[in-house]
Parts: sequence; C-alpha cells; structure tokens
Amino acid sequence: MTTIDGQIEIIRRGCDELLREPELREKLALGRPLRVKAGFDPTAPDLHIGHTVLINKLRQFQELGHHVLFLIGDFTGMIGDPTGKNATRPPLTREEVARNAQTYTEQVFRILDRSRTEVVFNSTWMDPMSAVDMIKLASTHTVARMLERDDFSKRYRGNQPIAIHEFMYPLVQGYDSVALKADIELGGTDQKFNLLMGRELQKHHGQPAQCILTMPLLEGLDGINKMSKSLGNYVGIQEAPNEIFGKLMSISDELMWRYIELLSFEPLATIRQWREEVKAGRNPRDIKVGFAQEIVARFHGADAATAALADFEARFRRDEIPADMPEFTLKSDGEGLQIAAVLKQAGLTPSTSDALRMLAQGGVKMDGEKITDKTLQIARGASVVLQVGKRKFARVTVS
RNA sequence: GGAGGGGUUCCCGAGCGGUCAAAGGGGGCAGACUGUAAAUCUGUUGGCUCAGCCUUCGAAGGUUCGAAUCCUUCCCCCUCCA
Repeated sequence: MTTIDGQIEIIRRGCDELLREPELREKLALGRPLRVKAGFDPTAPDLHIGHTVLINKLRQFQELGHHVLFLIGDFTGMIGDPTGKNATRPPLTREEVARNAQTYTEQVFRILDRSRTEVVFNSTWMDPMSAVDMIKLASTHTVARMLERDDFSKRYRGNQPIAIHEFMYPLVQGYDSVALKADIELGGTDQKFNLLMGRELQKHHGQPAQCILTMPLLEGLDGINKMSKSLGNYVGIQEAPNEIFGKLMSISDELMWRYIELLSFEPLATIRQWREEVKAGRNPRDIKVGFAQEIVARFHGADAATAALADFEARFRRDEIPADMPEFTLKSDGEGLQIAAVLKQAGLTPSTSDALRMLAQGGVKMDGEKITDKTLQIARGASVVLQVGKRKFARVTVS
C-alpha cells in the first residue's frame, strides 16, 4: 500500500479543497479501506466529461485500495437539489430508477473498478423513515444555518421563492453519510454546504465526522456556465469520437488549459511545459489536438482517436465532406420534396421555419454547393448530401 | 387574517385597447474573418401547406369591431403588518 504521504498527494491533485487533512491522515492510518461516498442525481443518466472529473478521483481512491460507495439519490431526486428552478419533482417509479441506475453504472464502469464499487440508493433508508423521524432530522438544524448556503441566501435576498422542502435536501444528503458510515465524501465545489452537513449529522449520531473533498466544476464549452446537458454545452462520454474531438477543438484557448488541468492524466510537469511552449510561440491548436486525442482515446481507444483527427483535418482544413453521416430516405408523394421540408425531416433544422431562415442566410449546402433558393425541390430518386452550418450533415435520398 | 407589489416569447425586461409574434439586452443559430479558437462585424431568433395562415403574454370566462393591455373568478410568487 502507498504511504500516507503518497496517498495524500494523489488525493489532493486537482482538488479544490480537502477538509480536514489531519483527520484524513488519521483515517488512513487505520490501515483499512476507507468508505468513499459520492452521490449522484438519478435523473441525468447521460454522463459528460464534467462528471468524470469527480469519477476519475474516485478511481484514484480505488487504485489506492479504498471502497467506493456510489450513491444514487433516488429519494433526494424527488426534491431536486435546490437551484431555484425546480419545485418537487414527481417521484420516479421503481422501474425508472432501476433503468437510470443501469444506464449510469454502465457508463461509470468505463472508469470505475466494478469490484470495488458498491452501488447504493438512499431510498433504502429514507423510504422507511416516519414523519416523526423526518421532524427529528429537521430539528437538528436552524433556518439561519440553512440560509448560510449560498444558493439559499441569494434567493432569499433576491426575493426568490424557497420552498420548505428544499431545506430537506442538504439534511437528507447529510443523513446518507450517517447511514453509510462514510469516511470521506466527494463532491463538486457547489456541494460544500451539503458535504459539511454530513459531518454535522454524523457527529450528532456519535460517528466520526467524514472528511470532505471538493473537486472544481468543469465549465461547459461556452466557458461561462458549468457543464450541463440542459445547457447543451457538454461533451458526453458516450458521444461518437468525431463529436468529442470536434467539440473539444471548439473550446477557446483559455478554456483549453482549464480542461487540460482537470481532465488530462498527463503529469503536471508536462502541462507546465506546454504552457511555456505556447508562451514562446507554439500554436495552442497543437496542444489542443493532443489533448482532444487523449480524451477520445480514453473512451474509444487509440485507433478512434487517430481516425477522429484524420476526419477533422479532412473536414475542416480541406473542407471535405465527412465519411460518416446520418442517412435518411424520405418518401415523396409527388415529384419531389421541398428543400425546407427535407432539411427538417433530416433533423438538420428543428423546424421548417428555421430551415427557411438558414436558406436565406446562406447556411445551407447541397453536395458542397451553397443554395439559397427556398423553392428548390429535391426530385424523386435523387440522393444528395446536405449540410447546415459547419457541422451538421446528412445524406438524403428521396423515394 | 390585513395592506401593497407582481406573473410577458430560451433568460432578463419594456409594453398597459388597434400600427404587437410583442422594444432593448443576454444567450442561441447562421454568414464574414480564422486555427471549426477568442475578439469583432452582419443577419436572424414561435409554428405551418410561409407575400398568407395558425398558436403565444399565469389559468378560465367576459366586455369590445378589435385585448398582452379593460372587467370577473381562480392559481402562483414577493414585501410589510399580525
């Protein structure tokens, strides 16, 4: 087993905050595998690379011999982590939870070691709780304490509504740590309040308080908001190699360093050297290519990474049409189909209106030629390659 | 329980009887420029069988030739008092 100093160094890499290191050292000194907890929302089974920042860290714990508790918050999912947007969510059915959990673990085990991971659901101990138990749990904290949470205080000051049940979220998450006897809990920096709640409640229940480790949140492709599926600024780990590659290439030079820092497995010294090289005049694009390759290879293998680069070069440097694209065969009742209808049906634009807009703005190409005639018909029997914008392609045959 | 303020298109926010698919900003998308970068500039941003039509301004009714705008009821949010 790695020495305690060695473990601490690995654990600390890339993290935002570790509370408290002396306590963690004591726990490590016990010489048993630590119970490492991390909670996940049951409603978002599509993992993106932002999630992997945390999951990679869990993996590191496993490599050090520790035990990961992968908590699916099917009970807390009913509350929804307070964001001010969502009120109570309809409870998911048992089947939905099972299905989401399945999708989740399939993805997660591309990174985590299955044999050292225990998947748990907080409904297991929360569902049996009585109203009295809930009140007891609620009585452990004050409103003033709850309002310390950044999110709540902002909304309170801004005259935004806060529903009472939203206060239950941190409490339940904290109680999960009690139920699991967690030694350490991981979360994003935005989770700090909730993670600390676990410490409080464990002490309240006579357990040693868990340590907490927060990981930075990865910004989305826009570089402003945190990465999330609903904002559409994410890179999904199940996406095709070309997609992952292309999306990573589209991030800004500044943001690139952030991504590298949080996602690359390259030694810190190497990354530092890259920065020096760019400062000395090397094109940041080259670094970006290398990084995009690393990530594609992680999820799809080295061959896919090579292919993605080749495809990228062909498409954007030489303006060629990609080898792979969705294919559609559309039925025509008459002589052919209106171009706008074809664009919509091939999923290249969300609506006919938008298709017409794209045509008017010169954003549509057919077989490589820009087209602006909105009355154009694709004749029956014809097969064409359509392109909208820079990245959306489809091969369409009218039958 | 009392008094007051408010709910507008993806978000913020103007509009307060017709000229409103609704100003302005943000975000998004497209074009130019590039390294599919950023910045910048331009256009665009409900839907459709697209010079026309249909649906939208918390919900349902009503007044009117005509309502996001007026009236009624209801739902929701905020503030102050209790």
